Amino acid sequence: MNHIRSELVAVLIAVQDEMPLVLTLDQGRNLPSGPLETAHRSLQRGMRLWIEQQTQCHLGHIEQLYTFAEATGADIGGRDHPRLIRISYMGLTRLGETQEGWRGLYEYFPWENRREQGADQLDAEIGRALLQWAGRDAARLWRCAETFGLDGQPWNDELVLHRYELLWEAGLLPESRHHAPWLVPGRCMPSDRRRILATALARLRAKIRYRPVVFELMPETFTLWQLQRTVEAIAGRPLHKQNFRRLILAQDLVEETGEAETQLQGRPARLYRFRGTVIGTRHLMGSKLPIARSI
Amino acid sequence: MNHIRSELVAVLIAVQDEMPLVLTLDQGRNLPSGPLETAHRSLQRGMRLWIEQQTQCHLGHIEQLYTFAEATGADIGGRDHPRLIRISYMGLTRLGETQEGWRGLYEYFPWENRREQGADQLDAEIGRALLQWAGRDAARLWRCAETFGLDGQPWNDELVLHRYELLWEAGLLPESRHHAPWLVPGRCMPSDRRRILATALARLRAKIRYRPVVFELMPETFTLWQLQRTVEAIAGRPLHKQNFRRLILAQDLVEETGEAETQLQGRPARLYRFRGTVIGTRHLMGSKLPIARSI
DNA sequence: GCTGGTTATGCTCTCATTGAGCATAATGGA
DNA sequence: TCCATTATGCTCAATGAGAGCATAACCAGC
Repeated sequence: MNHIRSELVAVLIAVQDEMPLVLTLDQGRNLPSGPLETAHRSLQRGMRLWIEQQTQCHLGHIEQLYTFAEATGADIGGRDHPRLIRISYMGLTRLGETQEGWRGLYEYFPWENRREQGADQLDAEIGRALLQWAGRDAARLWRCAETFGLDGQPWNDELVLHRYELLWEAGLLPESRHHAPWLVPGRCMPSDRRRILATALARLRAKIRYRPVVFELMPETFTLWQLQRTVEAIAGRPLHKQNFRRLILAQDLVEETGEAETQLQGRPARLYRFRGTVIGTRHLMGSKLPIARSI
Repeated sequence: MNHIRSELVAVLIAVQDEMPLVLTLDQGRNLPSGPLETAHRSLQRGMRLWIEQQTQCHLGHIEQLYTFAEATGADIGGRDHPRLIRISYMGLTRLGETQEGWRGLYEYFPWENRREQGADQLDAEIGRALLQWAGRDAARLWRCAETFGLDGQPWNDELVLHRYELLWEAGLLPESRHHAPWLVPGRCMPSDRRRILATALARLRAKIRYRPVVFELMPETFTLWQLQRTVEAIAGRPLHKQNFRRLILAQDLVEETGEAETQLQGRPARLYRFRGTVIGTRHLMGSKLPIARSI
């Protein structure tokens, strides 16, 4: 027989003040997790109920990420059994009243946030360290260039996990097996939890392009500019404003509420609402969100 | 404590004679599976070794699909524990010498193979049955149209799982909870294994578009036409020949071997080989494969 | 050797999408 | 009233994808 403990791990993501946030425990060192007890018909459903019970958040989109096994187990009957299976999920939500435990996602991946100026400098430092690690190995050099957009290559925001793994291999992370002389800044998590985080961000960035899941992160009504800022927060880079509007409006994803939001300066912006919740279906399969190639 | 049995399930896929094949057991009614015993550092690695040991296939690309829980367990301590966790993987391979157990994938999903003429008729029958199920429910009608390309909507080959689930819900499959008067033809599998198959095909069709995994299904050298036929086999529909060539050649995915293959008729075709195996990296991240919108 | 059938390969044309920027509209404050 | 600021509308060029014509290179038969 083969007895194994199993655990659900949740990566809950919200966006506030143009920054993606993740729900953490233990001073940002851990992710919400629990034993796989209340599994209902499906894991998905069990996960949703469990999370909504634990945190008071209502979960919009929910998605299984990956299943990891930890082989820390001692030999049992001559075979190395994994002792713990971790099934990770990503969930999107709006920030409730309890702001406790939410941390900026980019605290864990500073290099993934390319919206501000400071990004360039960190980028250069990482590039230097990577090239040193790669040495003359052509495959390594090529990989560095592709994942980090070094050699004139374009930056691909979806390669979050690739970048994390590359940094890990290069010994540039505190959790790396062997350390390089210089380490990339960024908040850590024990075990492979930062890897799970990276998986979640990669998946979210990929998903946001071809399924309208951003709206799960938005309030009921919003301006197109707010929508764009939310997408930018997740994509980690700026988008072209006029083209963003064009793409959104061309797809009938949203409809005007008829009202407008007047901010401190400038012309008031029209308010919109997501049509997917109005129509029966939240998926709207044909529709893609922007971030074509951005800047 | 929480003791659970766990199982690995493998969906092994190969392509032969322009048809995708899947490795099955038990007269095509089952998929290779086994307890999660020999897990090494990672599940992935354990899976690969286990599969390669069981079947004599060398696995190219391998990918985790999904983790299911079966909640058939009786109450233990007042809580409904899932008893079995199934972690499913998809692997790509070339057909070895042992052809035993390989079945045509489209025997399980006849409606997904849209390369021949007969597809139209089956399509019409399914369409009729679906519309009957949908009745006047707008959300249902919309969903049917989107997933099966009914109302002038384009056919989206990646929606394999959506279509399977829709057919299931509509009571058109033998494994459905309630049966409609007419059932869609197609080979069955007990439990949720046909669903796992559908997941694999959906994933493969999606992946083949933006990562050069087709080459894992190809022999060492091949003509562009053979390559196209393999892609078509997986995508389930025909592609435009000249455009396929253009796309492949434009991306430096392949290089000429210098030789040509002369078939029975016509001008001999040049032989190519995949560059990814020559260069260190098998991923070639920037590169997309065809099937843009096809015919 | 020449001819027609057949398949491979090269090239063009058009249309849709995307990246980028200019121009105008509508607000508040000086 | 004028100006700074933001929202919105529109144009233009570059690129990529769908479709089809034209040519090349082989075979079999005469």
